[in-house]
Amino acid sequence: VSRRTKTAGGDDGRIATELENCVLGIIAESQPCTAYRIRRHLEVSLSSYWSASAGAIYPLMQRLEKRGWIRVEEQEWGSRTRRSFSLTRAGRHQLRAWLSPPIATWATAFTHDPIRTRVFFLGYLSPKRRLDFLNDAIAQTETTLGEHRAERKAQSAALHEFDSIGRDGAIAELEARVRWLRSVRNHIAKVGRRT
Amino acid sequence: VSRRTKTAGGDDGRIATELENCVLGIIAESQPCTAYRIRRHLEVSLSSYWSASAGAIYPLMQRLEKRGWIRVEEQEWGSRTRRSFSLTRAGRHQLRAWLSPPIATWATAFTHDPIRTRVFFLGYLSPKRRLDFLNDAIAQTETTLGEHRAERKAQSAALHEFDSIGRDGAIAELEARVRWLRSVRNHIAKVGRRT
DNA sequence: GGACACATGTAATACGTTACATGATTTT
DNA sequence: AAAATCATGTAACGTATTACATGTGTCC
Repeated sequence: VSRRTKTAGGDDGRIATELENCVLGIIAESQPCTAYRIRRHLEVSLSSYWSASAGAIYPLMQRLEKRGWIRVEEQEWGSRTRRSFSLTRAGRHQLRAWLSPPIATWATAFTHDPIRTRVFFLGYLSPKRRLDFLNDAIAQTETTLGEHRAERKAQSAALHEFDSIGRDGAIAELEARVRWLRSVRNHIAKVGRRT
Repeated sequence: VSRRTKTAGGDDGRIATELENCVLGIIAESQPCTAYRIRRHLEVSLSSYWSASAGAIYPLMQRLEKRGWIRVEEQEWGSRTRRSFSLTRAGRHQLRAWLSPPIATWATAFTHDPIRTRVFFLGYLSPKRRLDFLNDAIAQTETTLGEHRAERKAQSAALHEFDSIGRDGAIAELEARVRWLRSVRNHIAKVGRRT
């Protein structure tokens, strides 16, 4: 499965990674903004998949600029330069392409869940250890769910509409995971004594 | 978020990637087996996240061997060598550590869903394009769900118990995604006229 | 004056991807 | 005899990760 979108590209036929497209989206929401702001945005977000380290973001901004998707406004800032980024027309086009049908098949075809990956190999463990795993997975997922729900209360749904919609999606998927894990626990508690 | 498990390690304090642990699991299920078999296993699996290219697997097997987690049995095979791998005691230990509480927090804290990532930026699109996106996402996810359900019918649940349990998890999460996307579509159809 | 948030970057590294290259065995 | 499957690998590449290094502005 390719981690890159095949759909669109820059002037040179370039394609973009998920993180690159995601950053374009973040810029679109709050331009002009600094690389630091983008890092914070990703860091704070509970449902972000990336660590958004400096080593990822600063080179990424340079790539986006080279492809003509963002424009830089430089301000003197002591001995340093503060750089604020905005989308160009080409950048808006790329972002729209990323969000436009047909959505890349690989993107719709899966959700990646590290717990699910592990469950595939539970047959290797003893019944007792299987239960230990499931109990821990359920408990930890519920902790995460608690955090998401607290955030939902704290944050106005009206203001950041699609932020809260996205967060609801994360909650829905985590809830589905818990229900599924519970049913697995139920199942192996019944049949477990055999193995 | 680190992509590596912090929990355990080899003799030299090494830690393993998700793919490495996953491969240990695959070997445990069907040892002895060749690197090629492992690639096929990952390739065929609908809920696998990795492409399992030769360039990923062959170096990975060498790493696992160097860490003492797998043992190789070599057979002459014309001008080439056929290599079959089995877990060592240390490999079994590593696999068990991966599957044992406490599960790494980062692993329980998220599910990664490329569609959800995109939904966060739907505010950037016009209401019409939002609907286009949602309709395509719903339709494509349902196609994927159809494939998973067909596989469920075709494959005996009794034989590969945790394979089918894992697949049910993928189905549960994709179903949750569809329900969520439908409610989003519903929501923006009502309120959409404003923006 | 110190802590903390704001801000910018580099260096070393490792991993997985795509693409390429080839040989052996079995099936049609 | 050809095609498909089984099998093994390398090369070039890009990207994200961890860790390091430093400077600015504000609040207490």
